Amino acid sequence: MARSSDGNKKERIMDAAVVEIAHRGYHQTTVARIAKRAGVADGTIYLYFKNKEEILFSLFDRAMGRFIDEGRASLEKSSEAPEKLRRIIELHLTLVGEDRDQAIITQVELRHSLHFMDQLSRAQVGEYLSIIGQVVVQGQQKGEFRAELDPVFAAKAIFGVLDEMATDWILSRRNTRLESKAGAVFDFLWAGLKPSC
Amino acid sequence: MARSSDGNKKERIMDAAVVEIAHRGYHQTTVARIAKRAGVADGTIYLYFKNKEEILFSLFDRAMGRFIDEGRASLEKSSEAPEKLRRIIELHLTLVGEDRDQAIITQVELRHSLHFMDQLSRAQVGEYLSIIGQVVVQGQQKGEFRAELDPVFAAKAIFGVLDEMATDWILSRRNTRLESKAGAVFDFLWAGLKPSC
DNA sequence: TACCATACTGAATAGTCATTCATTATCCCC
DNA sequence: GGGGATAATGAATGACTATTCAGTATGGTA
Repeated sequence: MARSSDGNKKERIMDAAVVEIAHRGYHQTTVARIAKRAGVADGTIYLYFKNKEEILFSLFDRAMGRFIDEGRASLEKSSEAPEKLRRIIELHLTLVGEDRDQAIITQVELRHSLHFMDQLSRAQVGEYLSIIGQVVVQGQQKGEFRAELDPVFAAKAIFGVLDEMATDWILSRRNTRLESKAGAVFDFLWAGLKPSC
Repeated sequence: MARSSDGNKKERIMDAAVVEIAHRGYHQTTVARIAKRAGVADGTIYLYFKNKEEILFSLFDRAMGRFIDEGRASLEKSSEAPEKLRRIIELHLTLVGEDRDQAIITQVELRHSLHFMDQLSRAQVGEYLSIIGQVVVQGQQKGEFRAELDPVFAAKAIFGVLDEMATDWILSRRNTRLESKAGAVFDFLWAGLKPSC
């Protein structure tokens, strides 16, 4: 079976890891279990990943890459800052909400340790925050958002609200769609951002 | 040494656990290490805690108890909802900010697994959110806050911003005081809550 | 067909640690 | 000052599992 079905084997392992880790948690998940679900031998995992932790990092990279890429792409389509804000909110909630297992990885399992979060936040989370921050800056320049607001602070506040909605959605077992919160989130944040009158 | 110094032995173990877990993370921290720092034998831990996980739960209880008790107490002092909101914000950031090790436990280590978070959120986090929610409801009744806002949603949004500030403070190594963000947080949230004009 | 390079396998290893419990120490009361 | 109760000790146990690697399979090539 070698050499032919290679292309997707790493992906298959990652997909299996998402399911297993989402269900049992990272530390209760054995490498053997991931291998079994992926349909490969235990040792095969180590042909694609240096160790167990690297699997988790890869899951993060794959997920965060989508947030950043699609975030950037979506912002190009609109020009008004409030509209961009709305798009960011919708995209964030849609991406988190479309796969519950992946969301558990992102919202819970990836936040295991300070050491781990540190690496995450320095890299791509920081980049994502800066995308949000740029929207705020642009809005301020055009007078659409309050000028006295620190854009770095605002980006964190926006992210905080989105993140809390995502975590809350995972913990509530009800069958709601996460995107359905987008309107309320936008209204709330927009009220906090627009120039007071 | 038996029977006499009992009173504080459990506390000593918990304090040791906070330091060890904050520094190395829950899973890298061995029970033996906690025992050593607390100045007790490994086995002694099990006279006070059923198992390792229960130590973590106790740390949560102790911390969350303060948030709820002091939160309630602080709210009794003021009557205007905006003022109550300001107090909640200040209290939250002050409590998190006064002990960095404990903050790491609360913001990072206690969120280890879905199973774990589930238990936490159903119990005391839910209670804390409802305290915030009550402030919102009161503000709406008096016309100080926008009436059309869902108070449950608003409570989560407020918590989300506070939580993000706390996590961000831990990850940034700079020597800032977390409470110094209280003003900015209040301004932002208040803008989002007050009736539009 | 024979050979090589590469991919894959899974049983064995090696290390780790939570937890137990037989033993020892301490305290209190009569 | 001794006996019973309670607390504390820490070495030993047992279970678990990430990782390795010697062996096997596969696919392409000449």
